[in-house]
Amino acid sequence: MSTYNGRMERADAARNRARILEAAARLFAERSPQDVTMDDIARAAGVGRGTLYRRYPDRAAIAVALLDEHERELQERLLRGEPPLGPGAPPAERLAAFYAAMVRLLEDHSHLVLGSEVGRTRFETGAYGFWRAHVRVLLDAAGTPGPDALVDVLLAPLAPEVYRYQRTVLGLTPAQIAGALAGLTKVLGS
Amino acid sequence: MSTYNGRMERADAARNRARILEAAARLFAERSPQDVTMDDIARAAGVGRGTLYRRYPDRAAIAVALLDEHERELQERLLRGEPPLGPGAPPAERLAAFYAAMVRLLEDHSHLVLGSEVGRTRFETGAYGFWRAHVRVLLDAAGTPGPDALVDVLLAPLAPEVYRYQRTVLGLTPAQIAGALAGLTKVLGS
DNA sequence: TAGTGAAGCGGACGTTGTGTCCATTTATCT
DNA sequence: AGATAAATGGACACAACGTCCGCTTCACTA
Repeated sequence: MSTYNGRMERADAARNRARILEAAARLFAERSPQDVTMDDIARAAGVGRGTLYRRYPDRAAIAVALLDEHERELQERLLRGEPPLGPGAPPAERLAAFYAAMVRLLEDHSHLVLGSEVGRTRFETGAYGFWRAHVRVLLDAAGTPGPDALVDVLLAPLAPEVYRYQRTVLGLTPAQIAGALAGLTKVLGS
Repeated sequence: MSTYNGRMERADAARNRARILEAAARLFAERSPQDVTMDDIARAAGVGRGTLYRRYPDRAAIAVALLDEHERELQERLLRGEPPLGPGAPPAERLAAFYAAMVRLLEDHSHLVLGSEVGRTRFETGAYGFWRAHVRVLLDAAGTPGPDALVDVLLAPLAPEVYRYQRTVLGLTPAQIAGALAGLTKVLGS
């Protein structure tokens, strides 16, 4: 940290990045993400417009950065964690565990996810690709026919808009939603 | 048509409505709906901005108007048509038929649906409420536990973004997608 | 510790799309 | 034809976007 060798981030840059992330997290938490403008974030962070755009081209990029560590942690557990989330359990049980973990993640960070994944951009994030690969592996392991089309069908209910609607408008509990998702594991039976 | 008694639409109004709908349909078909501005539609229809906004407050309203007759027709068939789409068949078969019909509708009009249902606004349209009620009835008939949460889970894969992604990016066929959806009917077994 | 090159900063600016407002036009009724 | 109210359309004010560039701050160096 004491020496600067050309690949490290400059001190003022690091400070501003922290400010931006902190301010964005606060704003995303307190109101609907699509009502938070880039201007708002820049002002709340105490940086200029240009500084903000230098790092994050849009709201989605900021939300992705905020989500990053949570997603990484879940991805890590999926790959190398204990069963049933990690390898070792039967595909149907692993899928159910995955659903439960995703409900947890949506519950804790749905405002962030909503900020990052608006409609079709959802499919373009790296995270979606990861969830997709994971479910695809489970389908293959279960020998389910026609896995290509089924993958996205099984992931669709995890769209943040859907979760948000179920929680907020319908007043369902996370447990109820997780229960319904667990029911989807029946389709794995070949 | 020859007499005007205060509840009929004025002739110029009717003419402009037709122009707007026609122009909007053309524009939605030829490029991505979110790239079509209200200005574009007004200009293409040969009407002024104010005229357009008088009737349709936003793009979604126009797309809904365009979709209306197609949706109505399907709704009619669900309520009073022949089985398995209409009443009479077992719930699982009716659900599969519903999925097949929705795939057809998405295939024919996905650009319109994309124009009308952007993210969370999807749940606010009258059509979504109808699909929801229909699936809910099927779940009740099948005696599936926890139907409240399951309804939206089963409808989620029909989100236009998902269908578009499967068709365009993944290159799947409508038949493949319909097949995967048909697999979801397994969850109906109580 | 003063000098130097470059990375980083920030706010002014031009652009685009939105939604409203109201003077003018136009259709229908009498 | 004249009266009246609905309908029109473009000008306007506004909000957010994304870029550009002169100035500042940092980290290295001698």
